[in-house]
Amino acid sequence: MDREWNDSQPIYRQLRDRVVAMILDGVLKEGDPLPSVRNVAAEYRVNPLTVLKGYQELVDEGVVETKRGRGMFINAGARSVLLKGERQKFLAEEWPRVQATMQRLGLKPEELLNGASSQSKSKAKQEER
Amino acid sequence: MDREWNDSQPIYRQLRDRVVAMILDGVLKEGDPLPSVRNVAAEYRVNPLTVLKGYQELVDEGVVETKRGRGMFINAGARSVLLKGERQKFLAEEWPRVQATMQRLGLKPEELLNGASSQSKSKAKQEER
DNA sequence: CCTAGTGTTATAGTTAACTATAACACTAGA
DNA sequence: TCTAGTGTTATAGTTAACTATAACACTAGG
Repeated sequence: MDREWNDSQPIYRQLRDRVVAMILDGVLKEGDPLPSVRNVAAEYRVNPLTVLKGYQELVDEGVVETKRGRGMFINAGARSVLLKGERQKFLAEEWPRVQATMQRLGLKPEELLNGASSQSKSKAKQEER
Repeated sequence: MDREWNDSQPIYRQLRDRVVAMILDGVLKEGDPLPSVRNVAAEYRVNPLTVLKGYQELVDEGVVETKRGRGMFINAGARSVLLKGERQKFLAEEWPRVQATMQRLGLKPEELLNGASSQSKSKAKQEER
């Protein structure tokens, strides 16, 4: 039922990002357990080791903590830490590349801000430099 | 002298994208030869096979043509084909993800449009949902 | 104690990306 | 003809990502 995987990024990182997104969106709150390794592995038809690898990144970042025999739980303060870190990463690594691409393609950000398919038929003009 | 490689994408694809960018930016014009496989390999300290693989993608896309013993040359019409294709790819695959990320992080596009480090100290406020 | 649920480790195999080294086939120019 | 430049192919090895299968160690609840 999901859009499955993106070939431009390893699965374990996409899993990590998915959890981060859930925390930022408030779907998972501090103190909550993560969906279990085995459950996720089964649901997405992926190897448990792959899920674990993604989860371990969050442990290494200090966002999540392991409780032996019980599960993995979201640490206090996780959300604000993530918000800060992800913002910094986005601004430093992703946005400059995206902005350069948009300029190169002659896409104006203002036209992309409407949520829907803004493929506006307004002006399908040729573009020259 | 370059920012080297990005670990989130295979080198051969980054090479392909680099050539595409040069074509879109007009640095390489239709009819021009691509920098030779061996030169690029030497300059970026990369295996010639890796460069070839990137170049081959462009051949498969019909953007570039091989002339035996002479080099690889940019086809007529390459730029407009690329402009159309890359725009479509960007709008379908990259922008939705980027937009979702920005919303999640509470980043407003308007604030990101100034080219410089818009790390504006204006409001370093806490954000709540 | 037993069971079912956690995370974790071990073993081993596949595939894609990348590497080093070398050789082949072709073309233009001295 | 020779040389230096093209793209291309062959052989072989390394690493990271992912897989299957199984077992280990711990915890909560019946």
